[in-house]
Amino acid sequence: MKKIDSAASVQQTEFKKKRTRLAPEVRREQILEAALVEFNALGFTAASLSKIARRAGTVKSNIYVHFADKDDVFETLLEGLMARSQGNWSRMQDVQNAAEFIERFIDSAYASLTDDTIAIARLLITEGHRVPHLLAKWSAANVQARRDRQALVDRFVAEGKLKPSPLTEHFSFVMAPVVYSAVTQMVLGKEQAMEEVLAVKETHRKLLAMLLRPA
Amino acid sequence: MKKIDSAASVQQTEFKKKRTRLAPEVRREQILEAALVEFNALGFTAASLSKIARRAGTVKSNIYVHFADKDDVFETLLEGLMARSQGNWSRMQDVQNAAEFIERFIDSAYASLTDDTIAIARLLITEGHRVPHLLAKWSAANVQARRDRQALVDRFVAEGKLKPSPLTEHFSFVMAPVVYSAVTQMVLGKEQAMEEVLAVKETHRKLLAMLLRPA
Amino acid sequence: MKKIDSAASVQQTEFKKKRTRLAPEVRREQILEAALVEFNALGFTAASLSKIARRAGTVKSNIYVHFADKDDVFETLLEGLMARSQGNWSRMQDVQNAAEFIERFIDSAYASLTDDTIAIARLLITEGHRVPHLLAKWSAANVQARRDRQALVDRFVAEGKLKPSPLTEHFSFVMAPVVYSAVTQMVLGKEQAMEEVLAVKETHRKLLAMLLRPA
Amino acid sequence: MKKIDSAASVQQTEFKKKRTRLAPEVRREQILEAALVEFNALGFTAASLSKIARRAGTVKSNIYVHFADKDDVFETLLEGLMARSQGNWSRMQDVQNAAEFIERFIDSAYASLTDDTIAIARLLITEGHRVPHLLAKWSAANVQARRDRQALVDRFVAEGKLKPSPLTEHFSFVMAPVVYSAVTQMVLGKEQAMEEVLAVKETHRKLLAMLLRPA
DNA sequence: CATGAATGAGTGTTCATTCAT
DNA sequence: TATGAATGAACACTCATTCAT
Repeated sequence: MKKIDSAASVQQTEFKKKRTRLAPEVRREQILEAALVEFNALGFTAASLSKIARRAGTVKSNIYVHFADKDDVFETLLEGLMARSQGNWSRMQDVQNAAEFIERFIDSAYASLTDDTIAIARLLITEGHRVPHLLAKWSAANVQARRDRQALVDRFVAEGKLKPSPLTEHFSFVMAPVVYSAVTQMVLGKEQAMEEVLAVKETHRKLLAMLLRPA
Repeated sequence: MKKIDSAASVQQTEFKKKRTRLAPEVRREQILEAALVEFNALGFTAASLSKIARRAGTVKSNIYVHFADKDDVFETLLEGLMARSQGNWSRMQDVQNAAEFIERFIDSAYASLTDDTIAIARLLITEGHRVPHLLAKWSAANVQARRDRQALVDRFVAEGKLKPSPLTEHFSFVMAPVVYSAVTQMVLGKEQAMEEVLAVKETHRKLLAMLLRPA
Repeated sequence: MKKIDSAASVQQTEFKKKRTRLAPEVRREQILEAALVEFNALGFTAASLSKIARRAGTVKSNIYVHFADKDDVFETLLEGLMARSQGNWSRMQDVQNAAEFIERFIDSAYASLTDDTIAIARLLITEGHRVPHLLAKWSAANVQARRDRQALVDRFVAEGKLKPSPLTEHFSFVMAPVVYSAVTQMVLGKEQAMEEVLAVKETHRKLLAMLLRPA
Repeated sequence: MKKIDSAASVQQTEFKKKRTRLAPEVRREQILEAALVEFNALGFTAASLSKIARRAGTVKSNIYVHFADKDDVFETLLEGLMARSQGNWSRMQDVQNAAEFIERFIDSAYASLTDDTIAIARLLITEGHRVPHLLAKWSAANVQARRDRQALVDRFVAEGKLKPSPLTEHFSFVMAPVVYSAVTQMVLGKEQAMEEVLAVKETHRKLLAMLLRPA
C-alpha cells in the first residue's frame, strides 16, 4: 500500500528537543493548526495523532493533556473553523445600487475561497457524518444566513435597487458558482483550478449584472 | 473513538458458506460493488478489506487473488465508475430550439445526481489525491467534454437557436448549480437535500430560459 | 516502578522463527496455557498479550485470530479450568465405613491442591468480578455439589456409617481446612507452605476420625 | 476491553478546588485511604494514581510529594494495614473456662471479618508477590502470633481448662473456618456470602464446644 | 480459485513519572 | 506543598498483506 504523505512532511531534525512548557491555549492552538493540515490532507482516519503531534512540535501523549481524544481534536477544530468562517454579509446592508451590490458580493464571495474555507468545506464533505451535531449546527446557521440574505434581497427588490427574477426569488442559488469553484479547487488543487475559477468569477459577475440590474 | 459503521452493516449469516468458486470476472465485480459501498461510506483508509470481502461474500485473502492490493481495488473501482459516468450529451446534438435544449439539459443533468454519481464525486474529492493519474485522466476527459459542449453551444448560437450571453461564452458555468446540488446532497444526505435541490433545479430551468432563449 | 516478571521469563532465542501454521485447537491450547501462567503470576490487568503470545511461541496479533480479545482469552481459560476442576466425589459413593470415608476424602481433597487448582482459585479471588457470569455459574455448580455431598453424608449418617454431629449437619464446613491450605499456598508459595499444609492435613484427618466415627 | 470501575466512582464536582495545603501526615493518610479503596477494588496494576489522587482530593503529581512512587504507596498502605490488623488475643489471656474461651474466640475471630481485613487479605493474596519483604515480615509476625496462641492453649490444657485433642496440639488449625469464611466473602461478596458465613460460624462454635470442653 | 492462519507495522489511548512554576 | 504540562513506554487492538494448504 502506497503511503500518502501529509503534503510537505514534517522536518526530521535529529536534535532531541528539550521539553518546552507552553500555556495551554498556545499548545491547543498549535495542535489544532497541525491537525487542520493533517486532517485536511489525509482525512480523519488516515491522519494520525503522532504526526499531528510531531507537526505541532510535541508528542502524541501530550495531545491527551489538551484534548479528550482524536474525535475531540477533530470537533474542536471544525467548531473553530466554522465560527471563523461565517460569511460577511454585513457589508451588503447599505449598498446603494445593483452595481455596488454585485461588486461587493463577487469580491467577498470569491475572496472567501481561502485555503481555510476550502479545508473546512472538504472536511464537511468527507467527514461531516462523524460530527452530526456540528453538521446540524452548521446547517441551521446556514439556513438562517440564507434567510437573512433572502430578506435583504427582497428589500432591495422592493426598493427597486434589484430587478426581480427567478434568482432574486431563490437567492441562495447565487452561491452555486462559488461552491462550484470551491469543488474545482478541492479536486484539482489551487494552482490547477485557478484559471477556471477566474473565468467562473467573471462570468458570474457578468450574469449577475444582466440579471440584477434594474432596467 | 466512536466507530462509524458502514451504514447497513453486512449480514451476519451463521452458516459457514462452503467455498464457492466463481468466474474471476464475477468475483471481481462483486468485490468492486462491495468496495464502492464501503469506500463511499467510510473513505479509503477507514474502509477495511475484511468488510469489503464479507460484503462481497468472500474472505479478505481472496481479494488478493483478484487484485494486487487495496490501492488496486480502489483504482479499478474509480476507473470503472468514471467510464460509466460520462455525461450523456449525445442526445443534445439534434435539438431544435432553446426550449428543447434547456429541457433536455436540465432533465439529464439533474437525473445524473444518482447515488453512484454522488459516490464517485465524493471519492474524487476525498481521495482523488491518492490516484493522481486517474485524476489527470479524468481531468483531461472533462476538459475535452467541456470543449465539445462549448463547440456545440457555439454552433447553436451561430444557428440562432441560442441567444449569445456570458453564459454561452463560458458554458461550463452551466454545471455550477448541478455541482452545487451534488455537494448539498453529499453534506446533508439525499433526504435532507431534496428540497433545496428541487428548488435549485427549477430556478436553474427558469434562468436558463431567460438567458438562452432568443428574443 | 519495579517491573514484576512473569516468574521464569520466556527464553529470548535470537532466531527468527519461521511462521509455523498450527491447527487452531493446538494454537488455542498453547495460548491458553501461556495465559494461565501469565494471568496467574500477574493478574489480568498486569498480564500482557505480547508476553502471553511470546510464551505461546507466536505473536500478539495471532492471538486475535483465535480469540476475540483479552477478556475472551481470560474467560475461555477460566471456563476450561473450571470444567476440569470438578471435584471427584463419585469415588465416595460406595465407602463401607467412616475410616474409608475419611481416608478417601482426605486423600482426594488434599491431592486436589495442585498448581492448577490453586491457579484457578487465585484467579477467582482476584479477578472473579471480571466474569460475573462465570462466577455465577461456578457458584451454582458449587451449591449443587455441596447439596449432593450433604445428601450423601445424610445417607451415611442414616445408615449408621457416620456419627451425627454439627459437622454432618453442615458438611460443607469440612472444606474449610482445605481452603485454608490453598490460601496458605497462594500467599506463601508451594514450598514455604508445605509444612503447614501437611500438618493441617494430619490434624484434619485426626479430627474427622474423632468426629465421624460411630462410637 | 470492558473497563471495570472502582465500585462507586469518585465524585465529579465541577468546581475547581483551589489548591489546599495540608499537613503532610494528613495528606498521606488521605492518599492511603483512597489507595486502599482503589487497590482493593482493582488490584495494584489496574488501580491508577490519578484516580487515587482524585479520590483523595488532590492531583496525581502531588502523590509524588508524599511518596516515592506507586510501589511506595502500596507498601506503605499494606504495612499500615498489617500493623492495624494484628488479631486481638490479649483478651483471651484470662478466660476462666472452655465456654468463655470459645465464646471470646468465636466472637472476635468472626468480628475481624471486616471490609478492611478482607481487603488486606485479598491484597496479600493478589499482590503479595510484589512486596516479598512485607510478606516475609507478615509471615514472621504470624508465626510468632501462632506460637503465642499455641503456648496459651497449651497452658489452658495443662490447667485443665481445655480438653487435649489433635486440635489443641495444632491450634492454628482453628483459623481454617475463619479463613474459609473470608475467602467466601472475597469471591461472592459480603451480601452473597453472609448466609454461609453465619452457618460456618455456628458450626464452628458447636464443634469447638465438642472438642474443647473438658469432660 | 479459495481459505484461514500468521505476522509486522501501525493506531489510539493510558499511565507512571518528571519538571518547572 | 501543590499543580498541571510534558513525555516515553507500554498496551490492546486493527489491518493490509503473505503464505501454505
